[in-house]
Amino acid sequence: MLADPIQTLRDHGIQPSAQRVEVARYVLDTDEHPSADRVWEVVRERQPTISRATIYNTLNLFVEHGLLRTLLLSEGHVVFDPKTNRHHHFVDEATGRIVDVPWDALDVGRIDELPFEVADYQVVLRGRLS
Amino acid sequence: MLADPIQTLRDHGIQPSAQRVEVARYVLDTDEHPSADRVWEVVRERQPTISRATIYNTLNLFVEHGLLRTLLLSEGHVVFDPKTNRHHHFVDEATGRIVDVPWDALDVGRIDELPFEVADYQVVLRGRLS
DNA sequence: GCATTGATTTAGACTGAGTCTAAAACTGGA
DNA sequence: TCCAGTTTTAGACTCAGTCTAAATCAATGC
Ligand SMILES: [Mn+2]
Ligand SMILES: [Mn+2]
Ligand SMILES: [Zn+2]
Ligand SMILES: [Zn+2]
Repeated sequence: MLADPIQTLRDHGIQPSAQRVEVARYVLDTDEHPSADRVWEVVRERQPTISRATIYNTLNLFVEHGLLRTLLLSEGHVVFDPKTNRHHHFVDEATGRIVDVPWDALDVGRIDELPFEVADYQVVLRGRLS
Repeated sequence: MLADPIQTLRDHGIQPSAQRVEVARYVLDTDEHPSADRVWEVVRERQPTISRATIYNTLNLFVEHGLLRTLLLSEGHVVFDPKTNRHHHFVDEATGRIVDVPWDALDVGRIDELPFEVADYQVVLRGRLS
């Protein structure tokens, strides 16, 4: 349960409309990595009249404010991730489910030897959840 | 230059039609990571009548036969990668350009300690080409 | 309370990547 | 050459995501 979604939105200068609060309650507190349509499905249970455009507007607004990140790992559509600290991802090939892998669980060495300015990186793993 | 695209296709039991050979000549031998539309653009120079459907059919056929892999790294569309051995990828945030990073250039440790059956993995890096 | 005004939401039109379909063109073998 | 199977093609279609313009809402000032 997210401590106080209304305050979280206010802290980022976002008007806490009823629709935005319901999106925040779900998407900022989930361990899933939901697509926009999954967010719509869940939020409609409490806000049955919310439109698809508002779902997209709100998710994009949250991304602009750094409350969410987008992930594009496979299977062709964007998913949203409320965990904005660094971590890796495991993708279950059977179901498409995305599971977080803590940053400390892996060691990645020699990034600094690459001839690039690396701003960010992650390990993307695929396989079977066992 | 790909040694013999016709023979490469035959080796995989693929009829080397004129269209498929021209797709193969470009996409199996490039260092770019082209989208389907980029492939169409290039192949049309030699096969001006080739259709978009044939581009997609051919690319998907090559993927089924393991001649290509698809990558979904960012910016929302699939690109194709003829390098089917393991390697990592760097994505230039300014241009979207994808650059190969040799497998041996990085060390990833403690994969075997994860509670998953990891079939495959790669490091995805983002930043500026410097 | 009421009016004004800007912010937010909404339905539905629109876009673009990718798939599907059914007809036309091509191919290799009899 | 004929035939049957394969491949190509144009265009219809789908689906995620964006855009638009009208309707609704919410804060402020009177
Ligand atoms: Mn995550
Ligand atoms: Mn590559
Ligand atoms: Zn913010
Ligand atoms: Zn093959």
